[in-house]
Amino acid sequence: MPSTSRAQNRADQTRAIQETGRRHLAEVGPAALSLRAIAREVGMVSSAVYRYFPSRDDLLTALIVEAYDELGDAVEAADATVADPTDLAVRFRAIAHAIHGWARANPHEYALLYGSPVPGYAAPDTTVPSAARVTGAFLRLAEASERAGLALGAPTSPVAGGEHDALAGVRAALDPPVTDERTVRWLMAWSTVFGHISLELFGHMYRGILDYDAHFAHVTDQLAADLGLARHVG
Amino acid sequence: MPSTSRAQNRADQTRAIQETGRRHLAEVGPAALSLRAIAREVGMVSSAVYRYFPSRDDLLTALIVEAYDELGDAVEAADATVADPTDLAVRFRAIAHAIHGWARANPHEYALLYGSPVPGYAAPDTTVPSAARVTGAFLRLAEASERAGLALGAPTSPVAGGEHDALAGVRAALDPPVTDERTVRWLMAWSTVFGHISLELFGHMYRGILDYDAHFAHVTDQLAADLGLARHVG
DNA sequence: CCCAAAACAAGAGCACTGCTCTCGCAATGT
DNA sequence: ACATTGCGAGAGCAGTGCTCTTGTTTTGGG
Repeated sequence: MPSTSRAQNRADQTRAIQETGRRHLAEVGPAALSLRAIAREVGMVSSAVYRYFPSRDDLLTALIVEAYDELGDAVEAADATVADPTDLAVRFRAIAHAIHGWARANPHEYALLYGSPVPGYAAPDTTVPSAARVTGAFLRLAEASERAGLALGAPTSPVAGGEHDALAGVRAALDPPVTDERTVRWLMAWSTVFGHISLELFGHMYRGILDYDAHFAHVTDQLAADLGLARHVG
Repeated sequence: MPSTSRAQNRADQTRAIQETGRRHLAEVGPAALSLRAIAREVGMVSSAVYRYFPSRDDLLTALIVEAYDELGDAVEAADATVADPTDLAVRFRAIAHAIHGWARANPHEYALLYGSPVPGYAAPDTTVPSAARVTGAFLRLAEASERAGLALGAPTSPVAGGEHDALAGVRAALDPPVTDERTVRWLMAWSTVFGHISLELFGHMYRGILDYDAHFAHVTDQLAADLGLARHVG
C-alpha cells in the first residue's frame, strides 16, 4: 500500500516535468530547452526523464499543444465574454487583443507557435486540433459576418479563377460558404494581426512605434472597419 | 616570399568560414549552426575559427548582415527595374514580390531575420543599417505617394492623439511628412506582407491556401489598392 | 640581416547537450 | 509466491561552444 500509486506517480511526474519545461521555455526559449536541466530541477537523473517523454521533441510537442490550448482558451474566453454576440466588431477586437495580450505575456511561447520552426522538428498532427482553435475563432467570425450579410468596409477586387482555386482549403473550412472577396479580406486581417504581433515581438518596430498597444488598437479598429464589422469613423 | 600574404590569407579564411556558415545555415537553420562543423569543412581545427570570429554570435551577426544586404539588394533591384518609377502600384508589387520570392528561396535566412530571435543573442547595432534598407523601400514609397497626393483607396479612420504620439518614431523617418492615416495604412501593409510570408513559410497556411503565389499576388494587389496606388478593379 | 613581436594552427581540456544501454530495485497482478 | 513490468540511477557515446597552452610561421623594425 504505497502512499502514491504507480499511475498517480506517473501522472505527477509527467506534469512536473512539463511544468518545469514550460518555465524553462519561458526563460531561455525553445532552442535552449535542456532536458538535463529540467531533470535536475525536478530531482531526477536525465535518463529517467525519457521514461515520460521519449525524446526532447515529444516534450516540445506537449509544450506546443499546451501553449496552443492556452491561447485558444484566452481567445475563446475573450469572445465569450462579449456582451452582445451580434456585435462582430467588438468580438473581432476582443479576439485580436486576446491574441496580442497573450503574446506579450508569453513571448517565448508565441515564438514557439508562430516564430521560426525549431530546426529538425516537425510538429505532429497532434498539434493541429489545438492550433485550429485560434484560426477557428477568425473563421467563425467570418461566417457570422457573411450570415449577417455585412458589406465589406473596404473596396475589394473580385477574385479571379486561379485565386479562387487557391482558396479551396479555407473554403472547405467555412460553413456557411463565404464569398471569395470576404475570405481574402479575412485572410489579410489574419496576416495583419499575426504579422503585427511578430514584427512587434521580434523587435522590428523598436524605436519606430513608441506605444505598441495604442497602435495595435488602432490597427484592429481599422481591420474591423475594412471587414465591414464597424463603420469607418469620420 | 609566401604564395599568399598574411592579410590575404586572413581575408580568404574569413570569407571561407562565412560562406560555409551560410551554407550550413541554409541547411540546418540558425539554432543548429555548429562552429565545429564549419571548421571541419573549411579544414581547420575548431579553436582556429575563433581567430576570425570571436564567438558563434559574431559569426551569426555577419550572416545576419549578409542576409539583410542580400534581401536589400533584391528589393532595391526590383524597385529599380520598374520601367515607370511614377507607377507606385507596380513598384509596390515589385518590392513585395521581391521580398516574398527571396523568402521562399531562402527560408532559413528569412527565419533568421524575421522569425524568432535566437535565444541569448542580441543583434548589435551593426545590423541596423542593413535591416533598414528593406523597411526604407516601403518608407520611400509612402513618401512618394504622399508627394503625389494620392488618396487612400480604403476608408481610414482619423488618428487620435495617443496613436499620433505612438507614431513619432516612424514619422521622424519620413521626409516629406506623411499624414498619420497614410502612415497607419503603410504600417498595416508592412505587417500584412511580412505576416503573410511568415505564416506561409512557417507552415500555418498549409492545406488552407493551395497556391501561395496566386494568393500573395492577390493580396499585394489589394494592398496597393488600399494604399491608393491603384484603382480597385470592379 | 637578424631577431623580437605579433599572428596563427593545433591540441587538450572544461562543462555542457541529447540520447542509449545496462543494472538493480520496487510495485504490480496473476 | 513469483514472473512481469515500470522505474531510477549511472556509465558512456558523440556532439557542442569556448578557453588555454604550446609550438610554429610570418612580419616589420633596428
